Amino acid sequence: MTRVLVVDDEPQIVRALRINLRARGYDVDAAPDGRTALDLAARRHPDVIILDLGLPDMEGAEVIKGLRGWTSVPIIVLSARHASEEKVETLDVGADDYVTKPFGMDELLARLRAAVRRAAPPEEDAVIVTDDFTVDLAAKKVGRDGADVRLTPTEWHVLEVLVRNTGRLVSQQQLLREVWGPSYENETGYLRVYLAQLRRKLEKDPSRPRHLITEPGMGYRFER
Amino acid sequence: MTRVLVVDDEPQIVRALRINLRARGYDVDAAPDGRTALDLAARRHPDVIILDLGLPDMEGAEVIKGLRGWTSVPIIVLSARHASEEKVETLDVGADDYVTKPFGMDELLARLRAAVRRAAPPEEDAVIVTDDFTVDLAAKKVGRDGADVRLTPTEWHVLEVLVRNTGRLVSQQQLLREVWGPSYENETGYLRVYLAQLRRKLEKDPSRPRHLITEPGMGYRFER
DNA sequence: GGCGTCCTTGACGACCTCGTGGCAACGCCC
DNA sequence: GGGCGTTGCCACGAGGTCGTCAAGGACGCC
Repeated sequence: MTRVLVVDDEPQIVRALRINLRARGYDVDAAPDGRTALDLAARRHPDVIILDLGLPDMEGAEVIKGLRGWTSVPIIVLSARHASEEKVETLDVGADDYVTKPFGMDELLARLRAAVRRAAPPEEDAVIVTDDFTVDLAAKKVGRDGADVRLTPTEWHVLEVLVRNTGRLVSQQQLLREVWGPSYENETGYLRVYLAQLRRKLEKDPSRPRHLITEPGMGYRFER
Repeated sequence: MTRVLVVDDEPQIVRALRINLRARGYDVDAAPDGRTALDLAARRHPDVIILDLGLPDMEGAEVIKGLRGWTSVPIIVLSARHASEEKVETLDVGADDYVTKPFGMDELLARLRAAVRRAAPPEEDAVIVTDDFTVDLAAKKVGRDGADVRLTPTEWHVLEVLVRNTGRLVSQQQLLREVWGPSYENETGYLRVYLAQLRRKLEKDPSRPRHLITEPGMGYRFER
């Protein structure tokens, strides 16, 4: 299901959006201010964000920059202001679309569909095969010796980030940011625990991993 | 250079766009009707298309469908009509953005930048190859004789700075500043140790280095 | 209310990296 | 040729990082 994060401090707008989005099968989170928005974005990983610019605690541009530091999730900006400079600035700091209030719900939903469609990866035939196990990114499934391996949500998330960067080094900060959110960049203990769990479930010899490799002091790397 | 295809049957609009886009370093093609647009898109492979809906020969939706059959190039639609149904339909057949006329040039250019940015490929790997070893900056990987070479974080950091300045002299101060920070500019002993380690790991004859070269009294240089 | 799953947290030992000092070799200048 | 500064090389100790295990706690399900 597509998850939408609505960021707006006006309850009636949030309510209208929630009703309309729910009715069309979207999963809706809502945040009344920038701080909550950044937090929810990190924890819930929405597929698209609808962001009102007139927030009580932060400038809209700051929210966008905070998000763009670690995610490329589509951001659709809502604003009451028609001023050209604001549109330009907002788009240039990383927003994907800019809709002025009052807006037509149909149009907003169409722009939402367009944003999600663009962000959708172009038909991955995403089954990565190693000597020891297989990872199906689309089906979110891991197989080993013919049987499925059960992963917890966090285990899967860590594995997914590594597999999507096959062969490349993923720094500890990057991994923590993508899985736990930007405020967890120092919790390197999590990685030790979860990499160990993944190795125990996937590697033939967990004490000498061949695919989930540690680069001491730098990060981790998935090798096929 | 970014190539833009402008599709519009009004010469003054084409002219205004051409001037503004050229001035900002875009390469501009123009088509006055849908047939020409499809033809030019196929032959010239623009990076983004600006498409007016009021074309003499085809419906705008038909042009978009014709393009979407084989390309995912971003399409920004221009239209004089504010009607919500038209926006919805246009976006749903595959347009990326919808701008109503009269439009502000600044805003259009900002939306163009946003569209191009989204479509940009996620940065390619640049692999530097020498006779003796290879350096993959994106993957943070060094290879030699087919096998990976393990570098410590500091070793990698030193090598990275040198490789990013291939052929150029990097002063000791600059190297120390970039790797250890501004307050270590006098610790030239560090460099001796780490250059020696890198040579031992990478050079065929570490006592006569061919790629990690000392410029006595000045600094170091990486030569392919 | 009990149970199981999952996430978080802390402790500990093994291992490795970094910084450091000493010494020899080399080159340059006087 | 002698003196001096710079560079290459080695070895060692402190501190940090990683893997591992286990316990506590939140949460959802029956």
